Amino acid sequence: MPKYGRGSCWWAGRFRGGGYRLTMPRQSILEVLDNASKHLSAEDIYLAVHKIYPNVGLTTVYRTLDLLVQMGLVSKLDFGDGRARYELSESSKGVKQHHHLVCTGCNRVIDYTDFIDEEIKLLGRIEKELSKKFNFKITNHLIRFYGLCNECQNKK
Amino acid sequence: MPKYGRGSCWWAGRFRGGGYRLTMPRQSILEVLDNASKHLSAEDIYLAVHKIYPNVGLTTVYRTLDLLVQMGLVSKLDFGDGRARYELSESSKGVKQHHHLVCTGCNRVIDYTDFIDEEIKLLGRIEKELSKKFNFKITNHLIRFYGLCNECQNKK
DNA sequence: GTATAATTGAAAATGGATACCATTACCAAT
DNA sequence: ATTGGTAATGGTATCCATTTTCAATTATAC
Ligand SMILES: [Mn+2]
Ligand SMILES: [Mn+2]
Ligand SMILES: [Zn+2]
Ligand SMILES: [Zn+2]
Repeated sequence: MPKYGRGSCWWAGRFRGGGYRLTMPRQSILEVLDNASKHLSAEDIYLAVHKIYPNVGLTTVYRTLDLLVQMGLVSKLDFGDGRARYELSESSKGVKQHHHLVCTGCNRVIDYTDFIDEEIKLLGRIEKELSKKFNFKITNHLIRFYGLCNECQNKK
Repeated sequence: MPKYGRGSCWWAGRFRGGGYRLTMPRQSILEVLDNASKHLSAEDIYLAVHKIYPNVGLTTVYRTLDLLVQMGLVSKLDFGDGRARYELSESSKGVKQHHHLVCTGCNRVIDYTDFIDEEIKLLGRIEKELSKKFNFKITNHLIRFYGLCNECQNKK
């Protein structure tokens, strides 16, 4: 009998389609990400998975995250606090596209969706122009704001 | 007599004004940055300084870079290749403001100045709105493109 | 000069991420 | 059911950029 039951989630097809196995560690890592409201680090995910499946290793978490990023299901983010963070990519969930506001005081991260359309539109124009000018095949872009959140302004 | 002559460069005043000493390691690190055409890592800078002053340590390079960033003379950049990179900040030199195009194949980085005005204009509007909405004091922003450079497209 | 605090550099420590490798799980074909 | 090939796993060791520590040196104020 198979040790890992294959769930019937929206991502199951992506796995079989890609020739990957939807194992229990992978399944549970995706579930953690699916339920997350914050931007989780690999260790965050490891700890969460570990509560339910104590025999899942940190290495597997890293490897699975790499795979998920490569599959396009997950976005890897670096907010500058020394550890990578992960979230389900926008195309994955019906999640609205968003960008980030990062507090340099406490590392809090706020998702925002305002102006996204305008941002995307400008980025698209720039992309086209730069691709031509530098013969550069642009695959990705990044807009982000840094500053101090409400609480960190009043601190000190 | 002072061991370190204090240069009469444009940055000398910034040091005395801030209550910092313009020592030889600091002076030479700034000179390396001033002459750099690329985005240098701490080790790059260490090696360059080391050729002329072999007794300057890597620790001091890191510490000085932190100081320079804090003083606003230098920008610290993270292009995702596992090491921080540094450049004189735009306000420091008469350097035109620019953003970056990063090749995920070879880590080459291209400065571009196209559309900067439009970018800044949009960013300004967004900043104002987000500051209000989230009561977030925005101090900094980031626009960047990732992709494959000319050579990396033709490779493989 | 002497006092005082800032600055330095070598070595050790840190910590996130990765490499390694023996073991296990899965699956298709006997 | 058994087998053999391949994918996946998990613990450990390792990597490597950056920080910390601390004693020694240096710059500035007195
Ligand atoms: Mn987000
Ligand atoms: Mn640049
Ligand atoms: Zn904050
Ligand atoms: Zn390239």
